[in-house]
Amino acid sequence: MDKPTVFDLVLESLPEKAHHRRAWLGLLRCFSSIDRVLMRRFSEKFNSSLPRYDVLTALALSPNGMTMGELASSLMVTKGNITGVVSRLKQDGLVRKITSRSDRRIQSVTLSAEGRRLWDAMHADYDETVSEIFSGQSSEELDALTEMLEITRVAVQKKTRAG
Amino acid sequence: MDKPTVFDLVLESLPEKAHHRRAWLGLLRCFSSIDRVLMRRFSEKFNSSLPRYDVLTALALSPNGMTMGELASSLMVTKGNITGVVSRLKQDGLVRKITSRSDRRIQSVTLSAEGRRLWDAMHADYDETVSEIFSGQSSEELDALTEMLEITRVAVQKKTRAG
DNA sequence: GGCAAACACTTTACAACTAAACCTTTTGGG
DNA sequence: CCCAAAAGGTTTAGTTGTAAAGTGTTTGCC
Repeated sequence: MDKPTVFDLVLESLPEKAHHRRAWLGLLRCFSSIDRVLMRRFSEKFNSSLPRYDVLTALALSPNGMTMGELASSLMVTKGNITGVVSRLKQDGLVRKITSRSDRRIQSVTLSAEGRRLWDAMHADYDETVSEIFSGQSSEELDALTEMLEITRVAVQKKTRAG
Repeated sequence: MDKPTVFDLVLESLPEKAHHRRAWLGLLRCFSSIDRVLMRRFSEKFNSSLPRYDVLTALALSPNGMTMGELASSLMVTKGNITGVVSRLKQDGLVRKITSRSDRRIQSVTLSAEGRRLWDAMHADYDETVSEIFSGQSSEELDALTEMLEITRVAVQKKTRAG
């Protein structure tokens, strides 16, 4: 009994043969729904956010720490963005940020003990939520979905490079 | 020869049986890539953005205009957000915003002629870009992808309502 | 008729994002 | 050795998003 969204209306207005458009709309809607669920959950349970979790994840997987530039390129965001997120994480005591001795331009960012604890909890919750969401589909179906998405992603990458 | 992203690292660290996690990661990466491409394109070609396009689309599909609240729920964002986007669109002469006579709380937002022209151009470009991105896959493959995404989205909807 | 509640919207405060300009430090040719 | 260019980060200005509080209007009930 929900009111139709713009996406419903667009879907209806699409010609029969617009398969690509329907696929993209499906991708957009599916992603947004899940993203919203994860966002709310992190906000309520941990008073935190997905971008913060992403940074913590990057650091958790890099025990030697990462520079600001590595964080930015690794998370596919701008360096300016990382400056902000990391400084807030630092204020909350979740990460450490140390200027390198050998090259004073470089900042080395590492996870604090508290940051590690928070990440562990978030990670478990994240995995559980995602697992629940996809619980209706079989492993084979999920693998097929993953493969198609990957094919599409690689196609985008190639087009972007070419353009 | 790209440097690995955090998403690549997460993918590697995932146990064999984490099919759901791989599916979500695929969804996330695929969506982000396409979103980025569309964003850049709109920014360069039209000096505009996807959220603006979304609002124009909603209005283009509703010839009688929409209220601020309808725009918000239709685009699944907050009313506060719509206030901002619409006011910028109005400043650029792309939409009109008129207080209803019968109920002075209500704002009726409609597309201007210029807004319509811009939307037509953006819409064509959008469709072309999406079409290019998915050009490597057959209609059948795309329909299968769309169906799986829809199944997942509905599953999310149900979980959210239940929780 | 009056007034509390509901409604439509705006404002505020803030996180997260981008692009582009700007610092500071290091490096590499001459 | 020196200085221009490159490299690593930060700052600035602006959009997009949220949540929550605030402002008017209208409605519905006594």
